[in-house]
Amino acid sequence: VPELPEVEYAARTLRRAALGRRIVAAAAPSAGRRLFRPGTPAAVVRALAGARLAAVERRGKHLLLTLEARRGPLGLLSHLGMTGRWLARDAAAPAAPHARLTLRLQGGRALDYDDPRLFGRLRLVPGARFDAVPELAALGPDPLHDGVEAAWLEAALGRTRRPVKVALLDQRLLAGLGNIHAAEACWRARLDPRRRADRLGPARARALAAAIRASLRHALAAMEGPELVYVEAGGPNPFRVYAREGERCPRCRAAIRRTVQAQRSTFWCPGCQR
DNA sequence: ACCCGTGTTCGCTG
DNA sequence: TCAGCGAACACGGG
Repeated sequence: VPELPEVEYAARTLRRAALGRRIVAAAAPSAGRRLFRPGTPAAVVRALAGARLAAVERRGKHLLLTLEARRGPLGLLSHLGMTGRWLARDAAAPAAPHARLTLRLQGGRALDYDDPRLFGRLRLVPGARFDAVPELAALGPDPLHDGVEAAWLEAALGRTRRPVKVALLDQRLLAGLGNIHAAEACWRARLDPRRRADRLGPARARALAAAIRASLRHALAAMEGPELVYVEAGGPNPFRVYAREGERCPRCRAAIRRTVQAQRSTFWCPGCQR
């Protein structure tokens, strides 16, 4: 579920359902083996009960929740991994099938953190001191909050010899792109994803910076307005090249190809991406 | 059964 | 020293 747009969606879900509300009860439904992974303290459950959600922030693919607990401010850092989702429901409705954490809210609503594959993470941050969390400090700029400037991007990519699409997945470089939007951005920039990151040149860097913004903005646009529209895996494919191997490129009609880079599928058009 | 997967971390290698 | 690579994590869907 998780690239920048989906995490932004989760942030909005959390704000709409729970901002300013108190958590009446917290539980980790442990049906069968659906438990927290090692390293994730069940203490999360205890710490959250009674706290009030004061702020929800997104940095790259991380969600930063600030709570007012009895003992003062408390942070909850949430990363959705591959299949994590925050879902809001009526407290009386059944919990999500793979709910790892359920928060019952003041006012009759509830939140589920649902994650079948358990690649996601939940961590308490004492005092909500997010500045002291190393993995957050290591993140590159967030394309949505901080923008992506062409000259900066060219310089940043110039520090690695990896293929440009692989470099775009590096969260230390830029925080928020994942396998879909890295590929989509390359397509929008007419850029061969296999091109070495340090061999872009200013024109391609400029095109790529604009393409990153466009790709994310396009995905985010679906979430504007009163209805949050969620891009479901299994639903219609809203992307230009992602998961479209063999289909025709919407720009030049050549057949889209799939190649593997860094153990991930890359979809691209050999006709118009150079 | 087999393959694939919107992510990250860890350990090895050259 | 360190960039880069591949395995591993765990489960569901086609």
